[in-house]
Amino acid sequence: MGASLTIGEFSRLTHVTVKALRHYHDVDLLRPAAIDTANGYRLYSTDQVATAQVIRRFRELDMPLEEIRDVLHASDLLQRNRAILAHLDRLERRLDQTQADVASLRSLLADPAIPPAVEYRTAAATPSFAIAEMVPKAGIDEWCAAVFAELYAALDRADVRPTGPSGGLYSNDFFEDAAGAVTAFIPIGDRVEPRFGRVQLVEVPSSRLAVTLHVGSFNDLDRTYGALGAHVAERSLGSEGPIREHYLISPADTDDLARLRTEVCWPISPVLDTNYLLEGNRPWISE
Amino acid sequence: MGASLTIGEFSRLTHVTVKALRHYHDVDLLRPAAIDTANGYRLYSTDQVATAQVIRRFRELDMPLEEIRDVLHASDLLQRNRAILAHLDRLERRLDQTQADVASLRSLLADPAIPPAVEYRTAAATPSFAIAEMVPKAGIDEWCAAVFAELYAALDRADVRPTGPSGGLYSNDFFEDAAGAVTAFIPIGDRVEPRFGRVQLVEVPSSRLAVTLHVGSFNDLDRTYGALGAHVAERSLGSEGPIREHYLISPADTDDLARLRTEVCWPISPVLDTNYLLEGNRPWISE
DNA sequence: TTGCTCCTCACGTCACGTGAGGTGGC
DNA sequence: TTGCTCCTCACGTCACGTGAGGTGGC
Repeated sequence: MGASLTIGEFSRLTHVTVKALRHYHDVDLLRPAAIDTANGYRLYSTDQVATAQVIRRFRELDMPLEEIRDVLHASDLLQRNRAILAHLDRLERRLDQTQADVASLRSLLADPAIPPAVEYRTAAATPSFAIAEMVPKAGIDEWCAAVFAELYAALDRADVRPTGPSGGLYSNDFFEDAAGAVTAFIPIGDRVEPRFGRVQLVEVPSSRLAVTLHVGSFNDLDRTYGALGAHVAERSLGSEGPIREHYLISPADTDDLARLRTEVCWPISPVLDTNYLLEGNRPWISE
Repeated sequence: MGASLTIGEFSRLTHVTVKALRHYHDVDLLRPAAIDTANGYRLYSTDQVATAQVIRRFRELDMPLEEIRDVLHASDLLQRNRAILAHLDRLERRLDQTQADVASLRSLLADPAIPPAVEYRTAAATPSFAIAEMVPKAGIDEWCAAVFAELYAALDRADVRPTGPSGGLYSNDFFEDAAGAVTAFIPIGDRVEPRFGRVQLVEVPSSRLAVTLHVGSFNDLDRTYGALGAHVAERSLGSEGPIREHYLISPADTDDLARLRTEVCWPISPVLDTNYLLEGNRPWISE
């Protein structure tokens, strides 16, 4: 039963602005201990100081108000600590990401864009274990990590060996919007039914592709996309279909980001691809 | 003279969403190379890929669009690099701050609030060198650093010694709103005219104060404010006037945040202060 | 009466995201 | 005709900040 404080006094004790306090009242995150019925004044108790400070600390760390509400209303300590730890983990990841972004930006500003070596290749249709889902752009790395773990577990369970590097199919929506369909796959030799979690048997379709090898962190993938996409566009080779990535050396294989190797594969039209024609192919004849 | 790309194609090359590209067009940050007059389609050139990627990288690092515009339109390299470095500095400070916030949050959640030792004291009116300005809450640390450097320089110039620790007067507005009036001061013995920068001669008024010593980083000052303010409120000692801080050991004296010592001084009413009365004072008699 | 503190709308900020509803060429 | 990609509003999001205009007690 602490003393009663006006909103201004309470603000000074807690270092939370008056506007913020009114907002927390509006969204029912921190209700004043009482309201003066005569004039509508909010009256806070000194007992509420600690709560307000906790809110302030979490907001300083960019925790959304909804999550702060969960922390404050957590029924048990376990649940509460889980919510807090989840946020601290997220912060840590963001710190790492920011540091990587800064390094990556420095290299973008320093290095001139080197025109990439582009190879043309026809990928044959391949039966694969695959997981296909709508994935938000921001969470793609975590999604891939989780999903490939599941795919490899499915291989183990089915006692099947991969017949090539793992890969991903990225719908146009994935790049154009904030989220889109992604298929993570691992090619297998035979048509085996997976029967494991979200894993399905999928035939990755055949496609004519322009391919560039991307060296290093996924943070810089956009540079390879830009270079390869420009290469294709400038030669008017573009075609429909999802963009592919092949994970030759993936985060599952190494912790050293510099050692990562990723093939970026841009779908191209065989009809317009001179190399393809020179190999004796006649794509306009129905296959 | 690169190839022409629709917004969707350009989006895939740059990893910038279509919505974001339209937004950048709206605010004139990245104008399409051409617009198809027949149907209003935006047409981008492959030459614009690098620019879009730079925008994306900076946005990833939370640089405001206005600042990105400055970077892109910078007339010379010097100006451009200055803008970039300023942002990287800010990021670095934010990383440090976040780490401090996390540590501070852990201690808030772990430690029970220890009731502080509160001392009552009457501060006499003191002529001081001072700088008074409206300061945004978020920038108070930087402001203090700059302003105290200026104040000490003024002391040097006037060949005057401080007669006590430096301090700050914080208006109520400073805590209640996002910004407010702050006076940074250094007490001096005599009334000397400073004649240096923003520095003025000010008499810090006398006041009856409840004082608590805050040990350690300014990040945790809110805890001392809460404890001291609650102490004052629960005894109904509160009075008008700005809150004071005295910087006994300040960042100018040490790099070790744990060694910082700050007195937080809450104005109280002498009439209601029993200690004051017991000392034989009779504040209701006009002074 | 002036100042001060509180109140409630209503609207602004920032950088997009989310539909709705419509067009144009294959 | 269906699908696909593009278009333009208009409104939503998140956590407040910014006034405007008004009240109530000293």
